[in-house]
Amino acid sequence: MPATVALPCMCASLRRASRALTQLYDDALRPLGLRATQFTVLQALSLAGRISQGELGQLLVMDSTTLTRTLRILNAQGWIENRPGKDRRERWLRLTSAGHHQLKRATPRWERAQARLRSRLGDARWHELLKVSTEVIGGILESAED
Amino acid sequence: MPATVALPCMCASLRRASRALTQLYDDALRPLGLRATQFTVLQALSLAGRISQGELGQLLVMDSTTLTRTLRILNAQGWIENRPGKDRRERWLRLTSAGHHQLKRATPRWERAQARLRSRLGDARWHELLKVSTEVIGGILESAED
DNA sequence: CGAATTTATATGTATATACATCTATCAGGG
DNA sequence: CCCTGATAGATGTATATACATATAAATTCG
Repeated sequence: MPATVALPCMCASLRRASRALTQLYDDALRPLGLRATQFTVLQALSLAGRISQGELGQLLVMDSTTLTRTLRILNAQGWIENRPGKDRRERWLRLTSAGHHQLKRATPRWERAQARLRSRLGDARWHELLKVSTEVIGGILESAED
Repeated sequence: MPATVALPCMCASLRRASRALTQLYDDALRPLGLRATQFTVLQALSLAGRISQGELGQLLVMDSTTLTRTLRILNAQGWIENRPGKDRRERWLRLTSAGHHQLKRATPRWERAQARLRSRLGDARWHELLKVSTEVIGGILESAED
């Protein structure tokens, strides 16, 4: 196994890490026909409850129009409900019971992937990475304000 | 600006961070018609010199067949040379002088993005994130061996 | 040496992702 | 109430990404 070489570019380094992570989680979820991204949306909806598409996009720092495509897939599987709100431009989302069920089925595999990675990294780096990967976003959104 | 909420899933958290980072770097490079990923390949080739497609894939933890598409774009711009090696299954890559020039043109913008982010994060977290985002990959490649 | 296997990349396909543009709807000012 | 401008998503398009499969070339083994 070749030692991973450091990259000078933070963007390149994070993108590379997220490709590697996605491999790990996709492998874990593949038997359920679920991609990491799709799992993330199900999990986010489970945590957030009813939420509009735009708010979900903000939560995930994902263009709301990107969500349109992923939500269509989840909707086709019957895992989410997607209906206009009082403001009829908005789409309000929530998990269906089939969606809850699918999330529940996937959770043990997700937990095993998390646990495996965490034990390889050690608790200190695990928490460090979780924290910094959240904090870095603040640094970017601030920049974008100017 | 909404405070960024923590996500329980490491994969989701890193993917989200890398979307945010990619925004920042794409914005910086947009005036040159260069995407962050494309810049990364140019920079990697500049650092690595002559390298095969497969080795570049390992370096970037990217499926070598994914590189086929990105390399085609860079090749169409005349930024890279791409020719079979002695082993004629392999493709050997290197920057052309136009590629070096494009990288040079892009570098100040990339440096400004790096500097802006680094000053927002602070040196400690900056180095932490660079280090951990490299180390995490080892943790994953080890897992994959089993 | 020649058949079987392995390897490097190309191609087809599906999803992930963002941006430009379009449409429908809403909010505000006359 | 209507016009104007702003906003939420939908759609078109281009790139990013991986996997399955195909192809060609190298390697191995009898």
